[in-house]
Amino acid sequence: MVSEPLAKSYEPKEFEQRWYSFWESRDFFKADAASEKPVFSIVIPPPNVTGSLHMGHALQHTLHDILVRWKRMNGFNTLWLPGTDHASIAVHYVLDKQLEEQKKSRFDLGRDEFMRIAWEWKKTSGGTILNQMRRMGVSCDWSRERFTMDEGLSRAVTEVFVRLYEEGLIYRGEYIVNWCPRCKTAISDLEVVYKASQGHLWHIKYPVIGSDECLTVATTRPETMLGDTAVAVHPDDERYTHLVGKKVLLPVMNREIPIIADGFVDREFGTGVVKVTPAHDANDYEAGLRHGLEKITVIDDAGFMTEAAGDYRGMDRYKCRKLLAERLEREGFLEKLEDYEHNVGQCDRCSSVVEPKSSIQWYLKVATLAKPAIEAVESGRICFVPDNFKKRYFEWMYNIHDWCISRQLWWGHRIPAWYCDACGKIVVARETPEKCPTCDAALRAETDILDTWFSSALWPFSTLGWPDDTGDLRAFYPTDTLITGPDIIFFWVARMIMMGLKFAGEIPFGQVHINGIVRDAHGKKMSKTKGNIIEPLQLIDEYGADAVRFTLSSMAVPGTDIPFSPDRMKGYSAFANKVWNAARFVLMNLREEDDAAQAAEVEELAGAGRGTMPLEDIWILHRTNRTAAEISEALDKFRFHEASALIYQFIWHELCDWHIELVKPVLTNPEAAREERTPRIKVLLHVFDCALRMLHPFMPFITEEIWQKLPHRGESLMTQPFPQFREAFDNPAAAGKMQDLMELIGDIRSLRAEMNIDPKRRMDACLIVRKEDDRSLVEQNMSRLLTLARLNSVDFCEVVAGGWLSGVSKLGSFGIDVRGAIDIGAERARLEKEIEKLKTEIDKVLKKISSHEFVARAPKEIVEENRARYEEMTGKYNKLEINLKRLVSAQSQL
RNA sequence: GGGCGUCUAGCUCAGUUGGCAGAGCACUGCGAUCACACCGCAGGGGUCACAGGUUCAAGUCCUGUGGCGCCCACCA
Repeated sequence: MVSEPLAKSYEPKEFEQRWYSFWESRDFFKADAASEKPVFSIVIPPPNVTGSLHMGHALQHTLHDILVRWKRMNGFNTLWLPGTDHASIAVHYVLDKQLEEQKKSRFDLGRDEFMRIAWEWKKTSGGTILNQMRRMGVSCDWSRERFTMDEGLSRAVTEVFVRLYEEGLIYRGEYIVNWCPRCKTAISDLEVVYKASQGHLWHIKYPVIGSDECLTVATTRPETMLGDTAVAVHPDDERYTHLVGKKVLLPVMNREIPIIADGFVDREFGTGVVKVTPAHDANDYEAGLRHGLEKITVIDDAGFMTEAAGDYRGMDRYKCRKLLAERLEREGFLEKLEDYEHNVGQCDRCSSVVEPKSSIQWYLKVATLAKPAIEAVESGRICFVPDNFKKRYFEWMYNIHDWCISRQLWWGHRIPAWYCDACGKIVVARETPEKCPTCDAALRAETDILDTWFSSALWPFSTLGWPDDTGDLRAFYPTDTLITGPDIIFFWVARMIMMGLKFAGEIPFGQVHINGIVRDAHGKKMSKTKGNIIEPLQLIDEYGADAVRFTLSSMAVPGTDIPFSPDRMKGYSAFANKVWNAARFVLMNLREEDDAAQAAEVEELAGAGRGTMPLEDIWILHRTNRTAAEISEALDKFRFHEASALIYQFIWHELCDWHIELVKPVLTNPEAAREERTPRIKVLLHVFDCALRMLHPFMPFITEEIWQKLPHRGESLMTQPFPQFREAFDNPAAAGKMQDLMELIGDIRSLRAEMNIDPKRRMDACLIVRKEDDRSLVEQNMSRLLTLARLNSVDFCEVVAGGWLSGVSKLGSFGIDVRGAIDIGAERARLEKEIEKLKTEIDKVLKKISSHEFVARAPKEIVEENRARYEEMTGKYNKLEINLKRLVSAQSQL
């Protein structure tokens, strides 16, 4: 059969979308819970519904898809489950901004109206990122798409919450939380990012009552002094022991507050005296509990001063700081003001400065859950790639703190708790209770929702139907591999392990592959302010998804960041073009009689017909076979960059540069006899088919487009088996001979190029072979040698004729007849340079092998290897010397 | 303050048990008859951050120094 030829130029836009629809419509991405095949399952790290595709996603989706497609081709029942995360705080942030434009806040709308808008918004723009993923070619099972606020997943959230509460692992209490005054919610420790910032240290004098002494405290947040209810010193600090128990007069507020002694004070820092503000500092809060101090909240939920702040009520916290500091100075309470660099906590989402604030929140005692999660990694049931990320995991897990899980937001899972205002009972239940179980009074529902990461923690099993015992859960849990970024090891990975072990009874995944962060070409983090953001969709428009995928995968060294360079991008786009054109060559040279059956016959051919098969065919079959094994090995270890380099190197520099060039004379010759041509095209078709299969996980679109034009059986390349290593194709001896031949061709080409011989000029050559075997090797492959080295003839001889250019290759010395037109000076310089280079190499090896210690202590193979190398190099050296001598004598005869 | 990582060609980076220093891009020379100029052939380019040590042998292992990056904690 003869297919439609491929378009003259590679235009990925012409076919990428078409093949995606084809695969999707044929259900090729769909997993089968009832299948007998071995299972490979992955759940996607669900992107935020608010999101649009960025380079980080592009990287992760590429790596996921490579693994999934590869496993699918290896006969696995493969599930890649897609979906999105409701991302409560992120959605709030986006909607808040929209409301701000209308000069409104969510509180103006009310909860119900806000939720209506949020759902509406999710419906219209929540699918954006999923469609962008499709453009990348991801082979997700869309029939199993999930959203964290789906009915089923919400049920899982409630179930988990209720069980944890019943076990006493979830509790409600008043503590200091990180409060974001812009988002107007508590956030967890993880959501606070500390930034070094240049601030001040105010030293403020608090007069001791009944004494003319003053205690000086140092603070970075003077406005909180309005809420001070004590000052503290260390119990053993002799400077102050006489004052403990006395009182100071709090400046401005003119409130008498006690001087207490507490071990939490660091004597070395500042004056050794600390102001204590239990409502606005975690340490002070604890001290307050120990000493029975009052909590006075002076900053409200929005970051404004409260009634309790006296003259400063209603004022923004920073304005208050400024005015208060001025007043302290004016009134003589400010001892000094220092510049001071310290870390300021900011809200992860909106970068507002976080305010530590006392409030009642829901907490999860994570330490209990952490134990088995630590054990799972320690025992190796879960491994990290690269391995050292588990250190980071352990460090966090060993020092884990209770997790504040409640948020004062609306978009998310509402905490399933109800309060009885009559008797104080708290009811936590799966279904809405009608009335208070103890006093029959009406109940008031909790308004707080859960931290988004609470539902994300359940993702690997909630998406498969838990808490029901579903076929999907049985078939696909635990999942195999998690691929994600280093930034969410604590947020997500650690919590999934804890929840998976606790509720699904098993680890959620076996391996955690941590990928790097995609940066700009110079290793700088991409950011809007720097203006160095690269949009993956733009790249796809320009270069096609395949080239983008290949670029990312070729740079994906486990655990290291990726400096994304447009140059590399162009390079891999050129690779796609190369593949395209190689395919065009194959297709152009097909004949009617070439059909799908032929490719399949190659295996017999390789086994039985090896004797008659041309060397380059044996070689390329050997190399194809080895490459397949090496790619599999690399992918097995998540070495995507290595796998990419292998297929790239194979296709470009072995298949295209050598094999196709070697078979070209036969295939392009219309006169070629059928019996000569047919075996060659069989091998080429087979090898090309293998190459497409090996490349498919990396570049799914172009490989499918090409494969469909080649003679084939089956519906789609993506459902074909990945090439496996076959003993029958392995032939290192023959491959070695081919390498020698290639080296000879290379050496002749080098010599010609160096001596500026017109590439078009065909010349006569001679060869002094090392041994008889080599002679027959060259004889049998004479036509290839003549073509690729651009020669007329090669004679076997004893010496290179005078006036010929001479060189040395592994197979022996050779000469090229330049008809006396040799530039003796240039040739002499060349030889001398080569000899010089070789000599330093020889000296190095000689030194090694003549060392007694080396011979005595190094392994035999290494010693032998070096001796052999020495032999080879000295052989070559001697030949070059002879050539040089002859040249010199020829020169002197002139 | 504690911990982790990194330093290799002009640039960006590979280099997995120690055993001949690599890739891509960039650069130089040559090459326009049909697979591909998004190409081919050939070539130049290295004190593997620095200083010690272990070893027959170190880019690779150990110790220290320095630059850069990240994580955790956070004392006002």
